[in-house]
Amino acid sequence: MTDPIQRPSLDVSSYQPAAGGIAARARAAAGPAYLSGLNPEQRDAVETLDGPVLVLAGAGTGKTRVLTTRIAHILSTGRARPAEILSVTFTNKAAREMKLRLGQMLGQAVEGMPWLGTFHSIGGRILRYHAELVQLTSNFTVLDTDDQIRLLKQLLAADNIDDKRWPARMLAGLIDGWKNRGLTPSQVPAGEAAMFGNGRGGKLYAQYQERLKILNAADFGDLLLENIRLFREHPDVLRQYQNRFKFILVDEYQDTNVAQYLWLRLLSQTPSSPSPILRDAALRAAPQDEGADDEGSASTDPVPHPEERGQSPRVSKGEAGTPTPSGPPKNICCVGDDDQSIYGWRGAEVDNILRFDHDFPGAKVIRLERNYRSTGHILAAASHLIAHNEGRLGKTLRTEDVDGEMVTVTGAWDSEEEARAIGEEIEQLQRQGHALNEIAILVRASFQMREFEDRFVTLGLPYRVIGGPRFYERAEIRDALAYLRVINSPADDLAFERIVNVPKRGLGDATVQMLHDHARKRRMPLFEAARMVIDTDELKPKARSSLRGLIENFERWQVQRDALAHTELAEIVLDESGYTEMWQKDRSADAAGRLENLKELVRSMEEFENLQGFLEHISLVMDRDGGADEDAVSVMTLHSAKGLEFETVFLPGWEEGLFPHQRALDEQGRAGLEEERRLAHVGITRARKRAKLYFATNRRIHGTWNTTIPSRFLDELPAANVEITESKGGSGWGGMSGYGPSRFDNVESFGSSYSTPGWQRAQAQRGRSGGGSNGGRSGGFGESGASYSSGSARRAPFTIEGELVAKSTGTDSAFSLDDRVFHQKFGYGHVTKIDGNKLTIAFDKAGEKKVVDSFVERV
DNA sequence: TGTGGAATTGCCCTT
DNA sequence: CAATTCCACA
Repeated sequence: MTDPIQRPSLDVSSYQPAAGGIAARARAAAGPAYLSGLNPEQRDAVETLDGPVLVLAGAGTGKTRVLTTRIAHILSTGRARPAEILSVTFTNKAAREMKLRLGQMLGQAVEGMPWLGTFHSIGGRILRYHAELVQLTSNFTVLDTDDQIRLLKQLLAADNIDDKRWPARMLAGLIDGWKNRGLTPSQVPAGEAAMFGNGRGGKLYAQYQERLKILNAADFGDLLLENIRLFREHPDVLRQYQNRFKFILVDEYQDTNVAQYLWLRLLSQTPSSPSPILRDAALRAAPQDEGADDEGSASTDPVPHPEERGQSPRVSKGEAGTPTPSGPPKNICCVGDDDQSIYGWRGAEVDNILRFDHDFPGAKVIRLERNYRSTGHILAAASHLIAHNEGRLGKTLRTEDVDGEMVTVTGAWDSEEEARAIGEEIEQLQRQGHALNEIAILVRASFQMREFEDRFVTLGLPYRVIGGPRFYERAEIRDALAYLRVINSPADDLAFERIVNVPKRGLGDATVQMLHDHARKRRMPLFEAARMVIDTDELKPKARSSLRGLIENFERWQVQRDALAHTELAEIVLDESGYTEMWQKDRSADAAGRLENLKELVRSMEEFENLQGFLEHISLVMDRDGGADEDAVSVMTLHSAKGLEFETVFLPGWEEGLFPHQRALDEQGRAGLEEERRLAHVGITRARKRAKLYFATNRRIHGTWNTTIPSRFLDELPAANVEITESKGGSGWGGMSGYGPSRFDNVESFGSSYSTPGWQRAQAQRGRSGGGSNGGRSGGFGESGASYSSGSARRAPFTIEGELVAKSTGTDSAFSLDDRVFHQKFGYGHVTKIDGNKLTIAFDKAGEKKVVDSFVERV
């Protein structure tokens, strides 16, 4: 395949408005200020307000800019008021970004964009307005995965299903999948429903939904699915929203799943269409339907299954299923890039974007192919890589930027050296004056992040982990929230159960079991049951008085709730419940951090009006935006990097089995591989100036060391744009520690091709040292006789002492030997060695580590 | 009922 | 190698 990259550096037609053609210039001159600086395609996407529009926006082509400018355009032309525009994104981050940019564009006038948000937050909001119609009340709780699992465990236990053989996690996964596909319990195909628990899967799903209603709770999937049900069962409500939203904008359309698609479809019908039933029929039209509305609908299967949608060559133009029987087509604008579809495993249907013009007849398709982000080499590498995928809509990204630095590929001995090498490169960039904010490390799997954290702590290099363990998922936060949830909604059994015995109150399993029985018998919440039980003698005196104390606490708090500010209430609750005390007494390493988190929680409550408002949002706002101000390296997964860009991007872990991930390959086959490849494409295109790829020869998986092969994606990069470099961090390997020469010693002899002896030899060495796992990829390497000396599977006992000495400041440390110290991450320990500002500390739990002194405090 | 140690299992990506 | 769960015992 030919190089898909063209770099029309001579084609100056429109990159800069000033150099544009006469017509373009005239328009630019005529239009309002916010339109200037757009290229013709972008401008087209902004100005085409009527009818459906699909914008295929490759990486770095100004997608967000188009979306926000389009909103600005709608508003300033008076076509709609802010509250009449529905604008959905996937992440809160994206929503926030749009609000920010819109604010900059329009002045301060963004206050009134109530319907700009994520699918889930908007779905949740609509659901709260009409909660009674779906058997909830407006203060319903949004359950997270943990609550979900616990609930399912209870159901499994009640049904005597062995949760060894049928784990609750698995059922949660199945239910999630069904909800992603828009399937209510009765719509799940019989075959699938039978897959779990000897045919009881479907029944369990139904039971689960019932329990949710009793608990006045919804899970994440419900925020959309129940919304769809609401719209289906109450056409008048639907019509209300159809009327309200004059314009719909969707970001990252390639990532929409079936439920989201259905939701959008419902909202994008014009309200004047005939009957709700017909509309529904149109909606569900599968290719064979030929317009016949089987509205009597044996209702087994009202929703087209994604499988069907995927396989059949569905687009026989003008066939049935076209929406909008009457009235003008809705003004819906979807923006996406099929090459950045990386959420297939979560139920996203690339198909949605591939068949947009079928769903929305007469759709105008606009391609944005001018990349304003990356240099020539980076774009060429990314494009060449993604060209290995089949079934793309096919875009050709172009840049007018210079070639810049080549993409680099670096091998490291193991993941630790990989981290060390990257750390070194970062420090070098830092010395050259590059901002750390412009540097990111993008990993495939989150467990890779630890290695970098450890290394950066040692170096004293500021970093921030983005999207790591979520703030609200931490045990202490969930505990604190559970207390507040019980106060807010005493029927929240899950929350109550979570904290009855936290901190320990002598209310163990036996007591809880008893409460459960009681509650079930009288069909009342646990809290109610507890209140009753303390007046009987069914409990031992000790447990009884303990439980009474708890209940009385809650009753008091419930009263105080109305009298006090919610932040104050939270402090009182954490204090009086003994929860804070519990952690204060705890001497383990992370106790201090947990207390800090609790403070942070209370602090974050200030932004909300009241307790109810806070609880509503906390479950949806997943990302904490921790101090983005200070200059720090960003560490995150490839998935959460989508939509971001950095000057320099490090991409470690390009090894078979990790990237592409083995499980993606096993479970999804070729589709999985292609999704992984898109992920690789996303990774490379995050970089503006430097993309640096790494692979390690040895990696620890599951605690055991494995020898790995470089990723096939490395082979798929265009040789002309890639440079193979030597690992710089390695005081360890290379000449120094008995491994013989580095594979990359002789870089020049490589020429620029991977088929050179050097490269093959490198591969061979790796393939040979046959650890366990590599499931043999095609061939070529491996057997040919590499002739390296032995012992390559063993790690050298090298140290990094020299490096540290060389860097240490030589100034006296504020610490002395044997000082007792505390470290945020590693906990307590004592100083065993001092070297300038670098300390060696023997931690009680974490073992011996080298740490910069500013990271610890004396205790 | 609470505790500590043994056993076990999972490390993909997330709204 | 983790964090989590299980299990025997106080």
